[in-house]
Amino acid sequence: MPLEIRPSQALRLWRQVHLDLVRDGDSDLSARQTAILLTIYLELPPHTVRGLAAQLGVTKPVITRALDTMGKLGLVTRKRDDFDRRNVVIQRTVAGALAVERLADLVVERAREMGGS
Amino acid sequence: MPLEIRPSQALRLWRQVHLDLVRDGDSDLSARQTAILLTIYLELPPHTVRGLAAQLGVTKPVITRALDTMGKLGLVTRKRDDFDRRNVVIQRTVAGALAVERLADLVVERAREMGGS
DNA sequence: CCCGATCGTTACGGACCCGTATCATTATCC
DNA sequence: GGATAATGATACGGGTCCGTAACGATCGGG
Repeated sequence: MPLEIRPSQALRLWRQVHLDLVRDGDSDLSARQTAILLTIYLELPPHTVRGLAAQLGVTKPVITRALDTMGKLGLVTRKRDDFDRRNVVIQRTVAGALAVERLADLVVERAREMGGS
Repeated sequence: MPLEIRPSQALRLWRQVHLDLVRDGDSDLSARQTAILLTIYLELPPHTVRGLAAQLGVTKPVITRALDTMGKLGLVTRKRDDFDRRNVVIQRTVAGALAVERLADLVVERAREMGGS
């Protein structure tokens, strides 16, 4: 049972959620940061810099910088892997889980308001 | 008939579309720019810098800079209002309409792939 | 006319991000 | 043990964006 949505609905939903995000201002995440954050919170751990870079098709410094920024915001944490100390394991945080949950509720709520057309 | 979508579906859709946008790379628009672009293409003209700034809850220079960037990408055009030459009317372009249409198709397609959960 | 109000733009200092290249640390394999 | 590979972080030069403040252009009322 696929999720049926019309192009005009998709656009209005996309616009409304982005408007909310901009107006709230708290989540100043770029498209890349959003993709990284949701990957961390939706895909099965463990997550590494290299793995995320491969999934997104970007270079490793992009991931490192994004983790710096999101770490400052308290959305993720880094921890060295004790079994292979070259690796860094990205971990979820309570604040990050809350932010993701709020985004989900925002999309669901705005979708509910999308009328017929 | 509202659009029914579950939180987990919303998150997976949000992640997948952002992944596509990042991987394609062509549309390097921030959340603000996306909101501006969709407002121009979904809401009734005419659009002015002041009006967009009010709708998004941001300052005017933000709109001016976003229009500069999107203008360079060919997504919008500016034209002085002949009746009140202080105003600038933001106009749509073929390239912009195509980009918006492609975003809509992307969301629709990814939504269709969102299975049950 | 001229003065105030309104419009969009620009200037400035600071912050962030990018891609490439390089680095320090750690593991692996002979 | 020493050479090699792999991982994540950092340096650098260039670009974009931000918020505040100021600016030139234009309208409108007295």
